[in-house]
Amino acid sequence: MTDTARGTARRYGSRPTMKDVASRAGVGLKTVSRVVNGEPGVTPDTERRVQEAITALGFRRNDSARILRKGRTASIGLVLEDLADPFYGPLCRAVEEVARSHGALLINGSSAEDPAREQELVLALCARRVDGLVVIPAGDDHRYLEPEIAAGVATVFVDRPAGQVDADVVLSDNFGGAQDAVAHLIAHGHRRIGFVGDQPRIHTAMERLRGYRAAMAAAGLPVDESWVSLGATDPERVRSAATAMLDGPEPVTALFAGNNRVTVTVVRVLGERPQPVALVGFDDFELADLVRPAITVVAQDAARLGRTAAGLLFRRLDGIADPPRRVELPTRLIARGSGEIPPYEG
Amino acid sequence: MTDTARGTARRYGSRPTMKDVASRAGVGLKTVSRVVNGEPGVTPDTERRVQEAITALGFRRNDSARILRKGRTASIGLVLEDLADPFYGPLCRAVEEVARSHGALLINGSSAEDPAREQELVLALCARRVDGLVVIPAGDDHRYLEPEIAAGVATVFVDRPAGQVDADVVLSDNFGGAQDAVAHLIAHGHRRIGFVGDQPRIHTAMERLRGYRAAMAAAGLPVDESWVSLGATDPERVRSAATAMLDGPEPVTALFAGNNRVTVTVVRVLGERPQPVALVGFDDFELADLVRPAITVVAQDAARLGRTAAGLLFRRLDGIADPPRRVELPTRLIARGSGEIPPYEG
DNA sequence: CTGAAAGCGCTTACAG
DNA sequence: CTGAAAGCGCTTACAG
Repeated sequence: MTDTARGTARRYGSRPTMKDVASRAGVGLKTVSRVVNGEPGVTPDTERRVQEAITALGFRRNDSARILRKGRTASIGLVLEDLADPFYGPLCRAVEEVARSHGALLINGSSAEDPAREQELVLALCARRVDGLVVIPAGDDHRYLEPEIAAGVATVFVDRPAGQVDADVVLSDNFGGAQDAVAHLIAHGHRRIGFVGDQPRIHTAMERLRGYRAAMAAAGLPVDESWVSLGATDPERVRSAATAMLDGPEPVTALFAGNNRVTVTVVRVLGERPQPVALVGFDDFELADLVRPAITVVAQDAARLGRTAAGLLFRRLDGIADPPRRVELPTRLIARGSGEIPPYEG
Repeated sequence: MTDTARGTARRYGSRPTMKDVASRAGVGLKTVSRVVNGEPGVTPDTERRVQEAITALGFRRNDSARILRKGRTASIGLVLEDLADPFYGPLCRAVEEVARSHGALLINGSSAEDPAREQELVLALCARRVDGLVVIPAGDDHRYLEPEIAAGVATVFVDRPAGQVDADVVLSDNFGGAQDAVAHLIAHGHRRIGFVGDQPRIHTAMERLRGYRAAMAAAGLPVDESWVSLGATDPERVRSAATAMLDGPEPVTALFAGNNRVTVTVVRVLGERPQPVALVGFDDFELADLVRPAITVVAQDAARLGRTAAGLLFRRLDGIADPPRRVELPTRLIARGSGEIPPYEG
């Protein structure tokens, strides 16, 4: 004989509170709080009565209220470029796992590579009082975060450095990875190598370009500026950039693709051409080994980037306040075939 | 001459409140609230003084407190299987975009295909009082959600139906898609077709199996039970299952792969075999057109699944209370080569 | 145009 | 073992 409905019916959408549970169980508010939070000092009989009231009313503690009182929200924010980009999936999941192991929830959002949207998202997360932030920056000026960081919002930047603000940052060795990629092509006999990269305002794009130039210079090779193209990574742009390099007056015999999206389009372009062209891509991706030729890549460990960043974040949340760190993770060249194609001299 | 530090210094980690702003600006609390929320009825001069105090103190409204008072949290929860799975990236992003267009944030987490973890996550989100939930269920009994749904938490299930609970659900036409895939193989002359699917407790796996059997039956073809294998989708299991079908006493000449992860492993297995074997995979994936042979697939529209589910959710949040809906989205067979290989009769 | 009081649903600090 | 009071930082409902 339950009597859930007797006098305690509540309007749809409103939920029972500890006060409701207390009055139903005939105890004080604090006793309910003790039972809900498993604190000691409640007789078995009282506890049972409270539990019954909780079940009958369908009570669930309102963590928003709890958070307001306790200070820490046990949630962290993650702002990345695009949740749908396969590069960020493992990174996001890694951050989630670390958060979970610390009992925290993850709130995330995509900046869509738009600095204004990044700022809007970050500040919305700060207003929700997340304990900390992991940010893959779209913009290059993060001074808007200064009051938040000063107020104690732990912040770690990943994949790209922060702009104008001093904070922990976790990066891949973009320069070294690019150098390795281009040196690999040079070692296989190439002298005219093209670079198709992301937009110049993106830090990783510039670092990879720097690595490309360094490797060429180290081998004493000149770089014709028509071999370098930075810009949006949509298929149309990449296709025309690659085609121009392959068909230009000084045609390249090899291409270095600046990220996973560029690589995929370049693979399509090369598949349509009669002569073989060597290719190394930055970023590994599923099935790179199944395409023919299989794609040689410089792999970053996205999950490790996320894990490392989240680790630094919780270190800060544990109160460790040493100077901001800069962690650089190594990349790894994986030779699969496309990067070992010799120069084709028509 | 700012005087930020004069008497208003706060300990690290604590943030100024409206009360602090009010006393610094020499106005009442409610006036600060009016300025912060852009409400009318404040003289330009007062507003200016309040704005100055806000800037000097680095004030940012605490949305947790606001939420507690207002009721709605302007956040929705998304529980999926694995953020790192490329199938869920676009779905997640689509849900995010719809949430964003409604001014809501997204809190998400991975169930890792573990019903206990799914429940833990869902209830944690309910305790945070998300306005609504989009759930890709791992478990098959969601009665634990009944009190939450009764209390007004809008809930939409995606990709797989809810268990034991009446709620909106958005699915792909798994049965029809599987039927199309197998019928396609039959049309290309196959009579012995294998099916490698996901674990039998997963709804989509069973629906796709049902489609496989229906297509075989419709063509009057018998199904040898050694041609059907359901189980974990890790490479080892899939590899041995596929190999057994290909090397068995009644060897199959074509395979139907039950999802993207199975397909990828099957492609690897087939690449190592001397004789050609036809393949159709459920789920499209990047580069499916670049592998040789290119992979014929039954594609689902993951982004549309997410968009549709989030749309239904916000419809509920807008107060529309008609009976739960079941939406089934069509799949699309994309012939690329692997599914058009004729039977190889050794 | 402006602000003091009450309250959202909890926890903290105390007192019995 | 138990509970009444105060307070977290806002908004609501009212009064001037």
